[in-house]
Amino acid sequence: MNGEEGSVQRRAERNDPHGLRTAIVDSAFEAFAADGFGSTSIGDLKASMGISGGAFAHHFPTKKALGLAVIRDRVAAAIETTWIDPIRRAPDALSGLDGVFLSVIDTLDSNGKVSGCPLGNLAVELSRQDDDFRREMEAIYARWRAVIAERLPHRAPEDPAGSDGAADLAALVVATFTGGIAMAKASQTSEPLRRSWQMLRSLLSAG
Amino acid sequence: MNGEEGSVQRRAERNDPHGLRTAIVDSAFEAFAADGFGSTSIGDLKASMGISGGAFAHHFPTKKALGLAVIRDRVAAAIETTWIDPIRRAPDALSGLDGVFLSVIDTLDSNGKVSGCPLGNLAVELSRQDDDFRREMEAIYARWRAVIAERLPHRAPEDPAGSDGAADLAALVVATFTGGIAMAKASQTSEPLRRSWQMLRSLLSAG
DNA sequence: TGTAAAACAGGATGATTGACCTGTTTAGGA
DNA sequence: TCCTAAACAGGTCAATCATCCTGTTTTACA
Repeated sequence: MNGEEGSVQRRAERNDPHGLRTAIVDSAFEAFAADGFGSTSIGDLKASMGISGGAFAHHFPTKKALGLAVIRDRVAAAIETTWIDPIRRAPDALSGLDGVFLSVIDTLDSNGKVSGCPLGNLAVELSRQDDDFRREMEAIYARWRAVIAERLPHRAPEDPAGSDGAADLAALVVATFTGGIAMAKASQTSEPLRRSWQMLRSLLSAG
Repeated sequence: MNGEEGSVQRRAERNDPHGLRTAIVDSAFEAFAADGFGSTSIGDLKASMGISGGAFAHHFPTKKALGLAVIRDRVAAAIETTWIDPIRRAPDALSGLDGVFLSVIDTLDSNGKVSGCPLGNLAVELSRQDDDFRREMEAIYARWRAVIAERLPHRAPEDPAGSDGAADLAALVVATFTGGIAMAKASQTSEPLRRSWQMLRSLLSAG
């Protein structure tokens, strides 16, 4: 049916599988963080990147495979960059937390929009939809909390049975951040996050 | 083309528009809370209720109209029932908060699954997708926080400029709950919420 | 009782989407 | 150099979904 002239397939002179894979994951991470997993179509993703369906399918046979790669490679890295590293570098726990919260609040204010926490967004959207997704994100939360807890003063066994003060406080910090950003997303203002952290910091420095 | 026998349309003997509308909103609320707005198809909703497309379209011409009705009628009512009313009835703020948190934790444990906060789920999913949705949910959060704040001790103007201790604490409480449930959803355990509240309560009673 | 509107039945449709399939080009090892 | 597999091009396809359309039944009201 088709004629004589072969289809002209132009592409980059040199292949760069690792680079393309990274570019896809990066692009998908931004789209997922902005619009969510379900509301991001891989068709739009391919179009915006100018890549073919074949190239995409070669690196990620399914949308779920892409989602897992985004969570493992980029969401985990985002937590590492904005939370783990600053907390570990800080002179003490409280100033480390203060630095992270104020930095995030600053970013929200200068962005003009609040997209939410990349991990929190996907955790709320996908945890009950796919158990593989859920497990990956559960692990990120666990590490996040553990790193905070290890920098906190560990109380003696004066604590009530079955309770760990450092672990509890780490959970409270992450919950405050996650919930504060969720409310900030609903109001499109940093105000809820700012108020929440201001009160938590006040409670912590008073103790 | 079709023959002589008219199509047999069976339906309930008597119309009950208000009852059907309520039933649709109830059914949609549960589906949205369990699976999210985007992952709930109105086709499945109609099938599970056994109602026709005509009946559905008569009450809700678009999915967005249904979503707004669910938020206004049922999500707001859920916050009212599980938060506002108990807080107002409680002898004091702290015991009121303790009752609500422990009650929710109990429910999570006995349910065997964690679907998350109906308001938080939709806020994270839809706030950046539709501004009408966002405004409705922002209003619910505002009322939620205001009712908590009004039962809290209002500090004198010793507070730093531009800060309201009661409003800040109310924000922290709602953030702790919202974030704690988000983490609980990721782990499918009440543990993150339990730890978060245990620590917050401890900080509050110590102050 | 007559009549117009509300309430509902049941399907049709166009748009979107994720996955797939065949073919071509590049790369790496024998 | 040859030859196999990786990397990529470009289009197809079936399924899903929200919405719409035509027609029938019930209800409110004069």
